Amino acid sequence: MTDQELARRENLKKIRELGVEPFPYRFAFSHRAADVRLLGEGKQGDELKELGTFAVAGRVVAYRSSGKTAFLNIQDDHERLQVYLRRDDEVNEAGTTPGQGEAIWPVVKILDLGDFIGVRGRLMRTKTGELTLQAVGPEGFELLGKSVRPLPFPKVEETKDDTGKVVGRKTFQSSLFSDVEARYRQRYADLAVNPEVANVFRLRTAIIQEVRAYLLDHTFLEVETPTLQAVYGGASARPFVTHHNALDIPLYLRISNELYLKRLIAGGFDRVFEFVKDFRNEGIDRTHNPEFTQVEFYQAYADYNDMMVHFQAIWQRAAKAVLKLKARRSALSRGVSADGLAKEFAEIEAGQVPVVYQGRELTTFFKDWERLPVKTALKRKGVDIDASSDQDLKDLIKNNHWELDGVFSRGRAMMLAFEELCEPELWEPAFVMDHPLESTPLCKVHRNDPTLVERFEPAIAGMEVGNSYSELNDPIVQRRLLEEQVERGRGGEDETHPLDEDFLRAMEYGMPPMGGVGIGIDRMTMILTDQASIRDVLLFPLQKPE
RNA sequence: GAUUCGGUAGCUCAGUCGGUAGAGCAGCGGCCUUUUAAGCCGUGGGUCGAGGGUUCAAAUCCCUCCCGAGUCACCA
Repeated sequence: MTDQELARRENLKKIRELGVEPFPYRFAFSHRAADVRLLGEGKQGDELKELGTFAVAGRVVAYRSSGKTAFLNIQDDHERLQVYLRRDDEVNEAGTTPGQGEAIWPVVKILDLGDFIGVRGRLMRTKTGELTLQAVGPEGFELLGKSVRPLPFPKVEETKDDTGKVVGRKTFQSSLFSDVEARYRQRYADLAVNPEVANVFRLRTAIIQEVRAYLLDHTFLEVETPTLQAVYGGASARPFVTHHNALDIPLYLRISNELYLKRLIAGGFDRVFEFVKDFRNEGIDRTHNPEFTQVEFYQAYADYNDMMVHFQAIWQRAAKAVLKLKARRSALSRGVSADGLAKEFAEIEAGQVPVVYQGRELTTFFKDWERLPVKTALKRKGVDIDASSDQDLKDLIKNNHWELDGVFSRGRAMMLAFEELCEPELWEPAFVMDHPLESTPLCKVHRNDPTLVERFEPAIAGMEVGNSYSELNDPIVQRRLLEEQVERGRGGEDETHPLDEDFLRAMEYGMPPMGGVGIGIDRMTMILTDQASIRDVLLFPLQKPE
């Protein structure tokens, strides 16, 4: 144990010896720090007094003691408030304010950063004008939870000269805790000391709520389907395998919920959606985590064109919500008045405030997104798929030293060329659409081109952020395509991709035409909250065990 | 999987050519009844990611491994 942990345990012992319980059961707070600040805004002396008494609870994040008084900053739900404690009564023109007294004062003196406390009292302003909660009387201070391990509080900001030599350091309390590994492993500590990190996760929740609100507004029914599946499907990915003891069968964590939502459409619901955790047993990088969140929705009697409308509307709605929350949050520090904020909201609503990702603006975000057929994109790069022979395509690959894995097909060549020539340049929102037939077995053939399917994958800031089809509902064709996929699976070294007979049975009973969409919530959050890594939008990203 | 960078005090970091392991903040002991990077005086704290090697001597050089981040590859 470190000296600091020992010191804190010693403090814990002293507190008990003083007859004070360091881990009491509850504290009835009256306001959060944010509400206190709002109520106290612009008010002085007597006006503050008239607001009456406040009870606020939070964690001690700064402690400045000068003998028989102490100024603390406490933080609750990531807002901060200064509180003022004193041992003795304060007597001045305004009257007498009881202090906390000699009985409790020794506890105040040995508070540690990270302790949770409750403070009851009234508001005042210090001579520098900071709104402060002054504890009143012995009941004005309560220890609510002792911290016996120091939080990673301070950050040092260095000043360097021209040669890069450190010539000065500034230390701030409660600023960035920057060891990224520790931040991911100990997210609780990260959140406790980095309010900006906490805010990303508030925004993530806001995004999810906007998506849900949109779907509910459009009469989609929220449903739940199995995470544990005996037959996995709906995507091409390696699954996590587990085992059910009582039934003695293998079960798989879902890689997708697509086939279940389609069963529900067959069952007569005509619009369904589900937020799901999907699990894919693959690599981890800046845009991939083994478990990730998607929302999938299916709409009967619709096609992929209808789904593009939804997709764009959902993203734009969520983005506006995020921009408003960001504007509101920073309004005070930017000196923006209530009227000013209302004006900003109107601008956001009108799509005049840009979405910026990693320092680069998404200029067409609030316009209609480009619909970009793969063949069209390639034509712009001088590759005319329809006018090219198989040999032309093989030469194109060979001359560019690209690598096509698997056997040659026109579709594979087309996607390879797209990935090499077009994908790196994608930044503005675009519906990449009309992929080759062999790209997926779950999609309808394109109504105007038998070599393509009616699929789109939206790309924003160079990331794939979703997937959508005019869903295949012909059970005869579906069986053939799935069987072909099973055959291909057997060729590989990995586990076979089993045929979902039950899904085919549902389709054989009859399925309406439908459009389906999956939206990756994690990447959506990355873009809308301007985070570079998926780990920064997951509260607990997967890490190797310590 | 390949490759680059990183891992030194609770935190953020420095550590030259291989020669007794450092700073600021945090901590501890004092002083201080309006502080806010509080201040002043004093002071403790290290398995230098792990293991092995070279050397009189290793945080530093060499090898292996672990953990993390980035890039590339893989993942329709």
